[in-house]
Amino acid sequence: MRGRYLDTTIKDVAKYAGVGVGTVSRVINNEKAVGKKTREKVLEAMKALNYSRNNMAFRLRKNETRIIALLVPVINHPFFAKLAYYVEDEACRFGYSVLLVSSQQKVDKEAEIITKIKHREVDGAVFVTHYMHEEDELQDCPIVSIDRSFGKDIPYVTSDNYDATKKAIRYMIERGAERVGFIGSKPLVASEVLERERAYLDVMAEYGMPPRLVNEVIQHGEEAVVVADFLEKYADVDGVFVSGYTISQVFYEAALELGKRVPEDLQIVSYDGIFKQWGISNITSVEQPIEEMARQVVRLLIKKIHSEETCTRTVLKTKFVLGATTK
Amino acid sequence: MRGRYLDTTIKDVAKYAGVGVGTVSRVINNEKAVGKKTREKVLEAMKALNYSRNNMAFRLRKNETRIIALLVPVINHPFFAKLAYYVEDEACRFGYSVLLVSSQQKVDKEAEIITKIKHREVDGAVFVTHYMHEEDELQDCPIVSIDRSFGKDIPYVTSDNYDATKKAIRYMIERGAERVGFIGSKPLVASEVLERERAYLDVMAEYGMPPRLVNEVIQHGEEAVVVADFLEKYADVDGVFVSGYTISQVFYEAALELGKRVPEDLQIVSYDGIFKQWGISNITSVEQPIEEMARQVVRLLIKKIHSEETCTRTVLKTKFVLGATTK
DNA sequence: CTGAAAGCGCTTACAG
DNA sequence: CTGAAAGCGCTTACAG
Repeated sequence: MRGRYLDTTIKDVAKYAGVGVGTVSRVINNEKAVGKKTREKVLEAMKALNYSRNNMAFRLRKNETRIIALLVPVINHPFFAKLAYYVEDEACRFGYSVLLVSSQQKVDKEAEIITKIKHREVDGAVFVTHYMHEEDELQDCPIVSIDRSFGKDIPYVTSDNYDATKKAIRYMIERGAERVGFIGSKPLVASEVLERERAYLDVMAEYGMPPRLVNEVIQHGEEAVVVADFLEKYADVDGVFVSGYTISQVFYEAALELGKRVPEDLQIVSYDGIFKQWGISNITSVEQPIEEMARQVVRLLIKKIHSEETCTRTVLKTKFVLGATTK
Repeated sequence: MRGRYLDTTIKDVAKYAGVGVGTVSRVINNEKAVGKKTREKVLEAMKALNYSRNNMAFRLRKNETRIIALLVPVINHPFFAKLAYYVEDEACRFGYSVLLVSSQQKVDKEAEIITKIKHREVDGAVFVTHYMHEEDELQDCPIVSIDRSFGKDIPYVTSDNYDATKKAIRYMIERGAERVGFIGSKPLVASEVLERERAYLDVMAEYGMPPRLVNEVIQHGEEAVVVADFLEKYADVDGVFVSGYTISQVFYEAALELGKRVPEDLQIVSYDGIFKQWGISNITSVEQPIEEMARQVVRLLIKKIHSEETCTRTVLKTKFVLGATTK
């Protein structure tokens, strides 16, 4: 490969080896039905001419890109970065590459992915965002998702949001919390994440406790304001469940700055607050099995791409991990 | 797009509109030389048949994938995640997509990227890894890099490692540090990162201080051991410069666990230790202009892809950011 | 086992 | 302004 326009093609190899292009193709693809002698000649020619197959042509012929798109709200966040890591790893095992797209702020990036599928730039996509409303466009596109139930035949994997949240809140109550709050970053669309709020309200009802709830659609960067509002409105909370990747850390720091002693005055449990390796504080958390979610979602997608049957909803078990923010 | 084999093609559109395929192509590509009447007919047909261009064919014809690969050691790390974010953003502006590859542990992933270039799966690549030795294969491939000087005509962007390190170390000395150490994760290949060690040694010589230096090739996951060794070997240090994305946090925590008071007993400065938004502790740091590095490297790559001239070395200025680990 | 030919879906001179 | 044809680099029946 010298200039990108001087690559040697299958034709060059055929001529050099004195065979037909079909034969060269067969050698490249390791088909058995090629004479030993011929094969050697071709291999020699390939080496001599430093041939590499042009996969654009290959893919056009095969009608597959062997690329999947991964759409995350932001890649610059521990949860999504970790997810991306395992998605790439799993995709690789199946011979797929991963096109990374951070939808950050820009809603139209979601539509862009659909376009990429229709234009045959990728074979399918993993959606980990919470923006898009109109689901019509997704029709028949190989798409899978995390936490989001589209209601169509779009499979998704999620974690046991309801049960895990219930358990976490009960845990705080058992350790003395009496005024338990919930603060969350609410997804824009139907999502299993909403189960957390439901679980919270159910536990409150069960214990006859009045809810202290803020669950809003939070713009990126607005976390601090929402947290401050919450802590002002419900200044008396002594236990809080924090839902949402981006706010648990913000919440924790805000509480400390207000002079709250954690966990003595205030217990905190978050959904996905622990990213030890990134140095994030040691918050008691419901930990999602990110690796497993990633691998499952990729496998689902590949099945979809090949038009195989898939189950639409996969629920994975979380782990309750004790940190320093509960008694 | 119903089944992936039933897409409507340019031919279908041409037939439907009663024109030639060339004309359809011209409409798609918005060429002016098409009659108003004809254009309308074609557009109508496209809409009626729900046509989307097959970009595999388009790209084969144009001989460009409009994809660049980004090779990072791990995506699951603040520095690389942030870099990836801006790389994607910048690439997008130029109409390119980003294929994400985490080379994590596996050295051969680097070679894989070269293969992808030769096989025309991507137009070029950004290398942010420190593994590969043999540079022969890179010949004539559109590749750019961060921090790495290949010695060939492979452009790279880096930061002012030498000056920034000198400044940081002097800063600690001016504030009373007398036994200054250096711990680093040494790159496997020629890299500007090595300038940090050189700067450290120069300052030590300048002040007549004996060096306390550990600069090793650290396997992922081995950070803790190396740090422990360092702190045992040089138990008397009262100022340490930490070089390497992954060890600053580990070092800081280890020091605290040993009962060191920071910064009273021990001052710490790291190269890239601050990732506030990820909750990483507030270490005094030399902060690299990650966004700018990302954007520059992408622009360099695109120039290379188009065989334009580029300067081989771009040095960007760091910022010295005070945290809580210096006096 | 092997070659010649058609075709994947597009673009682009070439005539008209 | 427009159509017919060649070609991008491959694969794959189809004959032999």
